[in-house]
Amino acid sequence: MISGKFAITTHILTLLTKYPNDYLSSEYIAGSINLNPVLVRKEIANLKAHHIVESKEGKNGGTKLAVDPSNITLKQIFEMTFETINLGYAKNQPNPDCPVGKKINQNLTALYADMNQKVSLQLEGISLEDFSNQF
Amino acid sequence: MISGKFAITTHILTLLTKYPNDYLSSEYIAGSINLNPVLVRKEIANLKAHHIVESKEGKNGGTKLAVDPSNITLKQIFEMTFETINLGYAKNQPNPDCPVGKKINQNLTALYADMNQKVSLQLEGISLEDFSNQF
DNA sequence: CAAAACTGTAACATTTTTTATTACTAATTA
DNA sequence: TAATTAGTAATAAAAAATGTTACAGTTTTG
Repeated sequence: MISGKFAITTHILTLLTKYPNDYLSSEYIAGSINLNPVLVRKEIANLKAHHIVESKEGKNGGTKLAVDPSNITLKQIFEMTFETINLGYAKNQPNPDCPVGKKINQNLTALYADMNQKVSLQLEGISLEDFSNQF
Repeated sequence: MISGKFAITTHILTLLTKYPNDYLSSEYIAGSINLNPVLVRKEIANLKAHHIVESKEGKNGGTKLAVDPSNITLKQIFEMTFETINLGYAKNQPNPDCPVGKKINQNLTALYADMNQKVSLQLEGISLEDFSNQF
């Protein structure tokens, strides 16, 4: 199962892009995503740590973009919310006395690194503005 | 969390490629992966359904390749063990009355489809033989 | 100043997915 | 006939993701 962090964060940022003049509350955003507001605030905390958004506490508070949406790419969102693209690993350490077991993870990692490079290139070409314009 | 199916299946197939003349038992394979033999047999059941391997029951039984490893690509393994590459979706259905909620999943799906195409192209270029030669 | 409406976070509960185990039937070999 | 193996179902355990509650702190507004 893949966590919804990237999707949720992208959803949040799309909303903020669509309403660039407002501080949107976590309650409001949660209503669009259909998600618990606490989880929205957690993703926003992550975005704040990366200086992508800024929040205002107190009544009429909320969150808004801190950067121009044409200057953020999906690659950046990807990197903030995802480890790396991969097709998984077996859970346990493979047998180091087997020639295959000894190198399987290393070889998978190399494969996945290539995958990431290709995907990163794709995501780098799409700004938050581009993505938001699809709505 | 991503399941280990692709990694496990690739591990199994690499072993079978390395020992093309033997029927390898699930017990032996499990020892290389460090995994319960029942789970190995489950992945083998999947491979059998795709006519990639054949098994022999009974004493001295086991599994061996049914096809030439130069004729299988990692893309095929990927398709047998993975849905699609994606960066996830929020768990609940988003709010259809919000312009963003209404289209977010559709737009993410389109993005992920592009990703899959790129990854598929990469995996298509690597045969099981190629992969096994790295060991 | 007090009430209301927010964010920020921690602690804990629930749900879902993945992995592991046990147990048993059937097949094959020696 | 005994030993070894695949096949498979049922169940358990572990891990991860999501959800909930609670409450402290901040800001606005009457």
